[in-house]
Amino acid sequence: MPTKNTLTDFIQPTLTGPSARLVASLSLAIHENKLLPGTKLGEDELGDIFKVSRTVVRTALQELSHAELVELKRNRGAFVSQPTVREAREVFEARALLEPRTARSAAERMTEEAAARLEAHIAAEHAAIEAGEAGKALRLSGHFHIEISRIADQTTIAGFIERLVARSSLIIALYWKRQSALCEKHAHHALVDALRRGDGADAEELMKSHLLDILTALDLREVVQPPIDLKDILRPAP
Amino acid sequence: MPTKNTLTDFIQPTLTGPSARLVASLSLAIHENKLLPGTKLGEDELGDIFKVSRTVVRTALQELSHAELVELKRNRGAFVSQPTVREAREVFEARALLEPRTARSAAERMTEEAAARLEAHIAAEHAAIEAGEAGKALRLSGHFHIEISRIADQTTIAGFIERLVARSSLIIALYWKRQSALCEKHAHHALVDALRRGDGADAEELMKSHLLDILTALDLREVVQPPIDLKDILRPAP
DNA sequence: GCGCACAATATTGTATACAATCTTAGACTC
DNA sequence: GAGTCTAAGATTGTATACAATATTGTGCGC
Repeated sequence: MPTKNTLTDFIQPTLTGPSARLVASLSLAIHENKLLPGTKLGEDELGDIFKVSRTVVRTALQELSHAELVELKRNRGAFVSQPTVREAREVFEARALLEPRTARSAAERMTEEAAARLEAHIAAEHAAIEAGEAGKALRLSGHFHIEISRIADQTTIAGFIERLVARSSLIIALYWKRQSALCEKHAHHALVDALRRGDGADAEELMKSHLLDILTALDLREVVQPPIDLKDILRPAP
Repeated sequence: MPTKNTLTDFIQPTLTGPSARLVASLSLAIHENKLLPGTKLGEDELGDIFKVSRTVVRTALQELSHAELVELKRNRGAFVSQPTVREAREVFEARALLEPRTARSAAERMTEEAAARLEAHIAAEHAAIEAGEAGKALRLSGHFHIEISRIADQTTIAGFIERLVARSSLIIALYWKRQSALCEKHAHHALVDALRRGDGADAEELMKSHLLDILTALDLREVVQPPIDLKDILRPAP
């Protein structure tokens, strides 16, 4: 069975039950830049869309706010987070601190099966780009980093990286300046090669420069964008 | 005004309102090893104690589960988390990865006011030990690390460290083997000295060995996880 | 006495009703 | 016409009622 890019793949199931579906759908939409930063997530609105009561909507929103994908403002409601320029820098500084070393660890723990999984991931990413599904490609691209951190077998750090990748989606939505994501593909391929060779030093270095590459593709001088309406983005789960 | 070691000092107020009080109280009790790992936190029980409805209790418990201080089991209830040996190792590996570098950053950003705050912190910790308040000393000791990370002015990483320190309280509750915490005091003092001198390299090294010191004071060989649902710990509300 | 099935109880999960707060529209004043 | 005060509406916060599930206790058969 190939990589499962299911809905629930991004947020570890700290919650089960109906709210998990909401969390998964909203996460997915945010990761694919379909729900843009600043979008208001009304409780009744979500309840209507997913046919659940506000109770479970609130549970889901709280979960998302913990993941920092959503910001809860008291008596105001829930909004898709809008990372500031400062926060954006911090996120990438944190990634620069965590991910290169994690890539090195991953290289040491690499298996053939894991390499195959990563390559399948890259293939899926490539296919998404070919098909013009930019959002899906973006999501897969982020998830590639999560997969590597999982190979490193450090659940705690992997969890942090997961959060950072999630925030990165919002940051990219706000501050991305380039259009092409082709560089991504090459960087990811080179990483898998290094990992497969078990070359930790190389993997660490590649990850470092890859992250720097992403960072320089951001325009962190600018400010924000307007909100959006969401009924046409979120549809009830099939 | 000296260091404010208020209830709400540990968890950043992602929530406001009545549930924040619950989160603060429970966090405090956990940080001071008064609520021990495995303890069941019944919803009605907490509601009675704090005179709030189960709605706000559930909100608080969810918040705590996000901080990984509490584990929610569906249809079973909320329990104070019990980090496994493996998780304990991971937490300290993550700390070893994050904190030394953060200490270096802190040294570069040090101010006289921050140094004074740290020293006041140490003094409070010392006073707590003198007074035999081991729990409070433990909490302050952990919070010392959080203060340093805040000086480093990296909110994101500071947030991670906060979570790690929180989990460390549970780990210490489960796996601590030494009694004396005196080494702590000296290590913290040496750290403040290095920070005050702006000696980042020294601070980094001191933090590294300090963390190692804590780690070696743990007994992580144990496999014994007593199947806990200890009713004897759960006594009628004080 | 031991083990299992089933009923009774307790606890958590979800929906709904009501209260509190914020937003917005309209009218009034200047 | 701009500003602001007020009141109506909309949205979120909290409490409570009911449903679903797990736990506990009891009785029966062996």
